[in-house]
Amino acid sequence: MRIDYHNHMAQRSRYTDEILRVVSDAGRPVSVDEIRDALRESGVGTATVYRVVNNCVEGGKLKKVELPNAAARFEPADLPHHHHFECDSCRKVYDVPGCAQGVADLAPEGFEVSQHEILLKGTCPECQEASV
Amino acid sequence: MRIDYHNHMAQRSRYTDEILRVVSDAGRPVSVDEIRDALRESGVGTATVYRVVNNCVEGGKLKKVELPNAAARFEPADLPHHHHFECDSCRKVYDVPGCAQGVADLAPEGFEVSQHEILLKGTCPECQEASV
DNA sequence: ATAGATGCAAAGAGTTTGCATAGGT
DNA sequence: ACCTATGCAAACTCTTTGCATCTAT
Repeated sequence: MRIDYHNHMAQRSRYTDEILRVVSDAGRPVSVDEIRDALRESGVGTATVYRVVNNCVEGGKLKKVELPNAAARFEPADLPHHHHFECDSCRKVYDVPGCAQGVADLAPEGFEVSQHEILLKGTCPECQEASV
Repeated sequence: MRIDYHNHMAQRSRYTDEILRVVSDAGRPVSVDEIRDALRESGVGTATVYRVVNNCVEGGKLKKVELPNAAARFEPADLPHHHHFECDSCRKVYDVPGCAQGVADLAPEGFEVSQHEILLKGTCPECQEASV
């Protein structure tokens, strides 16, 4: 009786715990590069970080935040529904709590909406400070 | 003065008019591949289509629609503010008229919002039909 | 002859994957 | 010994760019 037949690497990487901790501690969605940077002393390879985070997404521990023209970010899967802000200056992505009203209702008749994304862009507080 | 050897094309490509016509006629944002397909008889190269559409974006004739994990689409620049729907099945992108209320106000204190994007995902009418 | 537009191929960024090997049990 | 996670490099997609050539003055 094999329950996790296709879920090969599930929970088995030696890096999983530390990667989950990095993502959780970041307080904002982080990229594979940021994760790898945080773990640089371990010597972990990029491909492994990709494999681990993808595995965690499949396993319901992480959520992938996909953005136009930018590396995907990863965040804990258990956060309540929210959206994101991408800083045009430092490219960091921040959480935006809440949601706008009637978003899904925007779709014209006949379109079946299964999910929606709202992405705000502009300048984060730090980069506003830096430019003064 | 910055020297800008290549990719001038401040002038006009022999393909510009036809490309603008294809984008306009499509009625939805179209990708470079779709444009090239529509012009396949002309033998135009991919790089040239990219150069022409980028030029049109700079010239204010087209607007680039950037999506996560998908080729950019291009639409006429003079459309009123609207958003987009991406079909999970056929990957085509459709216009969604209007906007949700209070979108920019979602940002936490201190974040300066310059623009926002709303992307709906789901199944377009055609693909719903096809799956019945 | 000159300016610049075009096609092709290479490069680049982000991500996945094939393969040989390292490592844990 | 076995099984699989790992690192490296190759592959893949989308896009840009270097360069030689072609086109229209």
